[in-house]
Amino acid sequence: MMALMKRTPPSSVLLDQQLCFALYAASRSVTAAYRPLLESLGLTYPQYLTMLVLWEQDGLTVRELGDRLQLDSGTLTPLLKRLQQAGLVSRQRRRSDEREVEIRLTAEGEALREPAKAVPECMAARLCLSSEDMQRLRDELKQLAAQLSQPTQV
Amino acid sequence: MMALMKRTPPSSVLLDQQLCFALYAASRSVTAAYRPLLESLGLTYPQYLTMLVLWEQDGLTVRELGDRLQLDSGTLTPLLKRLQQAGLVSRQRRRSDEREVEIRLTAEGEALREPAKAVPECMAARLCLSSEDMQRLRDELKQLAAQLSQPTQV
DNA sequence: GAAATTTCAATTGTACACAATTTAATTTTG
DNA sequence: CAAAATTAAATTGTGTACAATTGAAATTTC
Repeated sequence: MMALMKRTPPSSVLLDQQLCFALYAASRSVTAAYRPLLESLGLTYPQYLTMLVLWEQDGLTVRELGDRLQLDSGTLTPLLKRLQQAGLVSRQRRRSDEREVEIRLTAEGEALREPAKAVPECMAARLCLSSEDMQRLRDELKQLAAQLSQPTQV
Repeated sequence: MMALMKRTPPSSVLLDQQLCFALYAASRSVTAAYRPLLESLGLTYPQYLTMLVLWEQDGLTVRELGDRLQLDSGTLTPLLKRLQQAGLVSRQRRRSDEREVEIRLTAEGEALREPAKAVPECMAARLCLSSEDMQRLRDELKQLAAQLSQPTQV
């Protein structure tokens, strides 16, 4: 009798209880919220993040960009080719080390910086979070990622 | 003179200051941390989330699964075909409504539930977060996603 | 109750992610 | 300094995501 009764699964295995799912869903939600804003700039979300890095520091190599964004060349190479196609960046082998490819903003890529400033402002307004709450949440997420990049204990 | 000086960009545009990037990076970090655990089960991360839903409630339609996971048929149909290929689920049109496709766990899919229980336990240990902190972070992320799904004010 | 609308899943096409391999260039070592 | 090892980017292949369209089935509406 008991063996046939349907029991509620332990809360540790319920989707809604999972931090991992909340994180996965929230991340896609945020990306989706950026999409209409970025569409007017002609950028996808990972392309926008890449441009953020370049607006901060131009002339990085693919590897340096990958370090900042935590993405490898398998992701970045095609993404950067599309940004080049769109006329926003140039890709050029370094003469000092021919293995490296330097990514530089074009005038057009540089010009996109101004209209892009509206994006974080618009998103901040939509999130309805105080600046402090946003910082705290951001730091908790950074801490979480840092924890996972630690080599496994035991 | 001043016009040529390189200034530090306003903090609102620095990658490291962005909540959106922290969320994007943390989400990929967590997925990466799950990968080796799920590999032994023969599942990818989205496949694992799908199985979590089915272990909780079997016999859902593609749409119902999509509601729970916030994924559309464009993502789920190929994912479910792979789970079927792996022998973990069956896909069958409902006689009551031929538009709907019912997803059911096979015996093999059901059997995976037990070894899968170790996964959240193992991850919880790696995160080094108290149960309370995990719940709080999870709820903040849910709140954030909910906020973004609101229609834009103003 | 037939036409218009809606719903559901599948399909098509684009763009990430990421593991694994390849190729070329540089650095290290014996 | 030549062979071995390392490094950087690109390539290949698999698996999501998601917009847009398609096709079939069910529902609504006139």
